[in-house]
Amino acid sequence: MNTDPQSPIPRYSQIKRMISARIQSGDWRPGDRIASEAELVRDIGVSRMTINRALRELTLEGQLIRVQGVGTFVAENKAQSALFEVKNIADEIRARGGRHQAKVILLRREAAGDPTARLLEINSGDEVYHSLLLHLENDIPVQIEDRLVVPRMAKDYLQQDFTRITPFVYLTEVAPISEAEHVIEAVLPQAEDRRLLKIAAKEPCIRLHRRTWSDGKLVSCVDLTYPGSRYRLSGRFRA
Amino acid sequence: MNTDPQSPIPRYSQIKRMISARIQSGDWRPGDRIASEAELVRDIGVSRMTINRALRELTLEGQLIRVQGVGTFVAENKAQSALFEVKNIADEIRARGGRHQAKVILLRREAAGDPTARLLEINSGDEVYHSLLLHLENDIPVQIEDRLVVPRMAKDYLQQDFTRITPFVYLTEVAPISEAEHVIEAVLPQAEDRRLLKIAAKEPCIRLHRRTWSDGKLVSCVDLTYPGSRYRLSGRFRA
DNA sequence: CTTCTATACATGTACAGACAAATGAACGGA
DNA sequence: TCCGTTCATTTGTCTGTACATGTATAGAAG
Repeated sequence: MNTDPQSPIPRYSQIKRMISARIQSGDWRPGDRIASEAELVRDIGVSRMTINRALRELTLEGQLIRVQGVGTFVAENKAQSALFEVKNIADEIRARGGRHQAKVILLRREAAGDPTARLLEINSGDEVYHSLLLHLENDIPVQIEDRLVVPRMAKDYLQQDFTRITPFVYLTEVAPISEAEHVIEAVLPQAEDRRLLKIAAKEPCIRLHRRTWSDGKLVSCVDLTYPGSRYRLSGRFRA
Repeated sequence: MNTDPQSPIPRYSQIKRMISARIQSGDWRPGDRIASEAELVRDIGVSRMTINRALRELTLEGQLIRVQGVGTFVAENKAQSALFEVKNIADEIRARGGRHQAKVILLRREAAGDPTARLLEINSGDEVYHSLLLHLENDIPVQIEDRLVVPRMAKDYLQQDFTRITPFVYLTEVAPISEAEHVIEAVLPQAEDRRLLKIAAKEPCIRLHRRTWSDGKLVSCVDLTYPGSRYRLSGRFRA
């Protein structure tokens, strides 16, 4: 275990990363019990308070579950479907027994215009990846996914087959989400969106604008447009 | 400072609440510098690690900003409507410098119909309290609040003056929120809602349904309708 | 076989002390 | 004046210890 006291990175942070890496890699699986604080103290050679802080923060971040008197366990992967968590529409549809299908309308590289550059926190003119997908549930359109991706965070984005793996799933694999920003608004869709979603001119839509970060770096910016008559966003949480 | 060692509530948590309360009440304003760790240690009489944990967690929660070598400051208010926390619209408006006003359109007891009873998890025919308010920001309508309340959770609901205290504030006082459920949809408002919000027929609105629980018991069910052109819901969180 | 109890173990919190790192202000010299 | 040094202050981290609290289990008691 590399927890060099001279390193500028605090030890508790190094321990967090080491545990997080084991979980991300699949080395430690959801439900597994990990070593106790006392064992980690012995193995790593730091004080228990340092171990405790690392484990406590990982618990706050949802990666671990701790039970007093029992031990520390790898948390189950969040079974999404909550508004307040970043979710994958394919899983949601399957969860309610539907058949998910995605059509790739557009998938290409572009040069960032000025507003796009500001949004993605890059320089104007830099290359960005752009995808436009239509998601269907039992052949009925339910979501337009219009996404911009920062190339350096997902180099092989354009080579993916998004009829098989959703952009969300691919991106979380190559750049796990550490932070997200959401904005929701109600809009009347433009002609192109109306055509894709097969809805009437006056039907209001929900537009969810989401930006996601991985390890402090912006990864992707996406607009999700839902037909108001066929879709709701919902979520439940504890205060 | 009441940090009785016998209390079941941890001291660091009590300290968090005390600081948080000072901020919420406006006693300490955004940008203010608060007492240093050393001063708090002296005033409260706990160890510095305990103070440090309280301040560190409040910083993670976004209430404080800490600068090494300088001090600890009250964070600026987020100038947006927080989607992922249950908040009070009056505070939101005041936080961005606006003037809040509420008009009570309706306030009465009713007998629960069948759908209402299911929603509130009570028996059909049971009494419910019903309020309908219009919230204005600088005299411009920004939200219709249509609320049902379970009487046994807030007995004096009908006696409140909701031009002075919002239903949200009153309810959180008598029944603190332990859990909340949200559903968001886009709708075209009915004539009555259009009249209240002073909007055109084709303007889409965001409707937020929220049910709140206190200590496992359902307290209230509310529909919040926002004019799409004037309002967005937004939020940011860490994964 | 069931139930209670003692025990070991794991996490949760709290403390006192120590050093590191960043900042800002006071001070002194060119 | 301008620049670098020194110093006090403040937060950031780490250690070692102590006790509290929750859980599971083995063994005793019934």
